[in-house]
Amino acid sequence: MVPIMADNDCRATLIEVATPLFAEKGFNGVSVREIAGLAGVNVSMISYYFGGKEGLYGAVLNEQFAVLQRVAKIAHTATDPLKKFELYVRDTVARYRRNPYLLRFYAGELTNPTPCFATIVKPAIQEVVKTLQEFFTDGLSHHQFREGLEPTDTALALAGMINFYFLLEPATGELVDHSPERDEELIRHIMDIFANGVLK
Amino acid sequence: MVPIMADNDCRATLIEVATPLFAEKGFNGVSVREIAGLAGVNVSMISYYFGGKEGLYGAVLNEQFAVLQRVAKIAHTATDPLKKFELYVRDTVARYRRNPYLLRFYAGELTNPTPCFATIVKPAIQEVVKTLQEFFTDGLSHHQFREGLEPTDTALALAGMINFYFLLEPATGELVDHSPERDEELIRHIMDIFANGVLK
DNA sequence: GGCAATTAATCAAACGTTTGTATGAGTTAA
DNA sequence: TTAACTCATACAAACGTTTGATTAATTGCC
Repeated sequence: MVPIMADNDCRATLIEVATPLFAEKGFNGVSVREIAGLAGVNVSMISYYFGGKEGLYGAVLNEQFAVLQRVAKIAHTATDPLKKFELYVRDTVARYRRNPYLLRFYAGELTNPTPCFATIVKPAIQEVVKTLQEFFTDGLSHHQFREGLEPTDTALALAGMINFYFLLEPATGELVDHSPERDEELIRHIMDIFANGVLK
Repeated sequence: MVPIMADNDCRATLIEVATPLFAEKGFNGVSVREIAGLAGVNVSMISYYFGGKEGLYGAVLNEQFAVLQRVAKIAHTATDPLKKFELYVRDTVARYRRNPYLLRFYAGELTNPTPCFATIVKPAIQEVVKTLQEFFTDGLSHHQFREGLEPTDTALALAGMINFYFLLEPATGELVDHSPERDEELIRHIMDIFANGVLK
């Protein structure tokens, strides 16, 4: 009854193989035969373990977006509001480095939503935006940030700077050095603009 | 030989109908029968006028990305570097308002590229980034911006703020007012952060 | 402890649909 | 009469899912 370790091999392999395929070609761009073939198992295993192609996609997305829950915990690891924003940027970079497919699902669901968007993606995004928004109101009450800025707009502005940078990588690969060695400089740069702006 | 005006009706209708379908479901999420059915013409018309489904998609994308060529012309309509950046943000907002599907193709091709990415999308994006980059080096030589900021990184940061705002609309619709009435405030807000930062 | 009964896991094969494209006939206007 | 246009229809291939058989492991009972 209790499955031994090897029993989960098929299920785990399917998720592992399906992740890069779904990320790079989208839900409709991959066939169940392509996934099963690359995983070295029979097509029927997808229906057996996940109830169908959509079920497998949902399992992949659940795994991918689970890491976003860590953003809310930043509030407990830092006190300085600006430092919290920097931790968010730093975590985001590290997240995309550790998981190269997350941003594809992120942007893919925003542009061509599947049923998973409402259940998985949208709640995860709203959580992050709300958290960043709280960072700013926190900084406002500490008189660290100047008045007149909308907390949500400001949160989206910072999130946009770092996320768009990675989203544009396929198009700007020759214009900008996207290697991890430059990450520290990128973080410092974005935080510098966010904190001080470009004017003298 | 020369087609009369009515002859283009079929071809034009196909592009018109296919645009929102491709934008919302992606290339693989739409069938030629769905397009032809909604256009009220026969399926074979797609192969007849565009050589196939991919040809129709390419025609749609060409039309969508043609508007991006206007960004380079900003340099001639303003002298102040910061004003050029503001014009870019303003034009971008107006572009997305006038054409609600552009951003979907934009992000869709970045995440799940088709053969059109290399020929249409990537060159268009690189043009915009290079133009913004020149705006910044221009401002640097005029001693308007402070030293130590990378032109390309700075260009991507501003582009990220405005583009990501619209990209996230499906997820943040309840958190932020995305109505056109607030556009002016949004532009002012983003330019304010970009120019001065959030610190006191 | 050993043997039948049961359950879970996996497979090859086939299912009915839908896919994109091609064909050939019919229509219209030059 | 010719050329451009549009149609209904057919086509082979690919799609996601289901089926029934086969194997291996687990359980219940003596």
